[in-house]
Amino acid sequence: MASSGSGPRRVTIDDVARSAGVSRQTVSRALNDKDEIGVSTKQRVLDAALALGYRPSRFARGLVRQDTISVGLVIPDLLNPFFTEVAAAALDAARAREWHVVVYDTGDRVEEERGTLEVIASQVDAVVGYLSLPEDEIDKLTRGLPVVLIDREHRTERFSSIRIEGEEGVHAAIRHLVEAGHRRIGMLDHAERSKPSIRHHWFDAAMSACGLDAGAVSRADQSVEGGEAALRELLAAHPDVTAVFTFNDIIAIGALRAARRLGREVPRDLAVIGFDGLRLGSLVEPPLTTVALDTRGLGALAVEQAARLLTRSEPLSSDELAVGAELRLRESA
Amino acid sequence: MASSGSGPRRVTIDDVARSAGVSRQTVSRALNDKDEIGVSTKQRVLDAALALGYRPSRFARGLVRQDTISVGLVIPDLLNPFFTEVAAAALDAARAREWHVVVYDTGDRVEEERGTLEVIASQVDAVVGYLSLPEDEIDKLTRGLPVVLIDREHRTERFSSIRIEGEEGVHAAIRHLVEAGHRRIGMLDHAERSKPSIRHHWFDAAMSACGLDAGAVSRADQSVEGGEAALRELLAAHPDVTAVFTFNDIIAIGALRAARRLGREVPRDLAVIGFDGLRLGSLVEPPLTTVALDTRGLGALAVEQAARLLTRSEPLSSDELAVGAELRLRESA
DNA sequence: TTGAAAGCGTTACCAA
DNA sequence: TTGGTAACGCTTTCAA
Repeated sequence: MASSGSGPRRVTIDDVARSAGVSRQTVSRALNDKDEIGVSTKQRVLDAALALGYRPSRFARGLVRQDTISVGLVIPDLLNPFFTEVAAAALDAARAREWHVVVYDTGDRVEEERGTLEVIASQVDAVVGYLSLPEDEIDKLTRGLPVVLIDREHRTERFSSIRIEGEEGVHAAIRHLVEAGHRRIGMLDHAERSKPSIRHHWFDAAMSACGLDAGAVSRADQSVEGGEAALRELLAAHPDVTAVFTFNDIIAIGALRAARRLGREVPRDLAVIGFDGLRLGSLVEPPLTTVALDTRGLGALAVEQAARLLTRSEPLSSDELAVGAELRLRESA
Repeated sequence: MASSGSGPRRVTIDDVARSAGVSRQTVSRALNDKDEIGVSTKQRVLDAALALGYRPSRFARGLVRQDTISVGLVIPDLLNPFFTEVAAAALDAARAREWHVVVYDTGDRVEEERGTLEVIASQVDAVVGYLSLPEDEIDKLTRGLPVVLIDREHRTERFSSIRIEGEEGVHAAIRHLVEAGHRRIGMLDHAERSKPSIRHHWFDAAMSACGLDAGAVSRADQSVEGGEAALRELLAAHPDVTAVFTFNDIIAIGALRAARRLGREVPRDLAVIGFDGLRLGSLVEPPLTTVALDTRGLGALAVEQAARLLTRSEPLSSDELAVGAELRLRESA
């Protein structure tokens, strides 16, 4: 049983102290730029540290300083511009509090989400984001951590969630279409979950509020290509449709592209209204009319609620945990 | 001088132990799902923990377990799609190693970058990303941490950097324009740094390699609006320009928009070639021809090099620390 | 199945 | 200006 041990042992402050011929505290002082230390001593310590390749343990440091907070931000796909915006907002809100944000991209895979949650508990003080696992499983994996869900209901006491209140905005969108003379309005819903989305319900409600029959619906993957395919499908089945409302802006952008390729000019031959209010929407041609969400609010609220949960101060009420949406008129409708 | 102390003291494992009438280790066992514990004891401990709102200290845990690595990813602006792509790639590469990534968005402000670097040293094991501070300052702030710079030269021994090799790609782009008959080719460079960018040099070199005089140049802010303004300026000063190469895709997209508003049809009246190869480029109209960078490689290489620096294994050589770029023909040129 | 003791690597607080 | 000692909160031996 020789002395080889398991891998190169970590270089600790004691190694540096020994090598520089001083005590630990002196090393600590040198490294943390404290005053109470001689210049030459300091230099000697710094040299020794460098020579040994010493790096302080952030855990030991954090343990004694107890002054940093990190939140884990879990998102399905950072490349999806919607999540990018939410993430950016969350980073902003966290920075304002001097919090650190550990970002996890699950790539929309449940196993990854599970893996992330498994490992997250020992790395952060709170979890915020888009989770798709069942609540009891989340509960088990995050035992003890505050959890703030975005755009998802929750029943478990421990969790909080940020609601999206889009009904108003969707109404406004449909009303706008109707006022422009549209009667046959379709929807491109998302395809991933089994049941129709809440946004679909809002659409239905808005349609009947405007005295229209339920509109035709196609289901689209959450991608530009998905939107493209879905619009083609919808128009094939219902050629008389003159306007579409989509589950989100990404799908709407796909629809825009499909329309162009089908020779339908937007908005003249087909009006398109998206949902989300992505910046991206203003770059495409024609710029996308959309039901714009307060994405910044989404990220900020989530972080704010995490903060309250963490400090045991009065958490935000259910009423406050919501962001609104309003119709943003551009050129596609 | 009462006993109020400073804020509510942290609930520790000892509090739980006391409350449940067991020892610390038993609490530890219950919380970590170990076997050596009675069912009823375990439940009692769990209940106590819940009641007290106990959350294990990740620092104490990390100190003992020493098994997690985090890198800090510093980027100027997550909402800039280019950085989003790099970030996503870095997250991917990190996940493959089971590393955690703490993301910092400096909002392109040096003070924020400084603030971030100040605080980062005690939070992560390595730093990766886009930094704009002078090397000596970075050196001071990150003392001891491995640092991998992206798209920036370095002189300091301690640092590594990932180089972008775009010369080939830019040559191909200009050659392509020349073959299409263009002779008056302009460039939209970025405006932020004082001296012309390397991409500008590549452009000049490519121009002269094709036997052309130096092209007209305008400087653009790193935004769609910036690109728009810059193209207007360029065309105002040099109306005979028939093609532009831009510092990046964002600026190119602005140019596309400006061209449309000026009534110049792309590519018929004006050819546009960007740089970066953003996904976004394929969504605009017309889809953007661009010198596409291997963004995934950028993020992945940075993380890979950080890993080598961290484990003291053979770091990647300068030759390996580069990503290439190739002309991606779409419709704008 | 449970508990006592010994670390993990650092900084804070005194005393020298 | 320096060093000794005591935390910080947890997990891992090893004994009971």
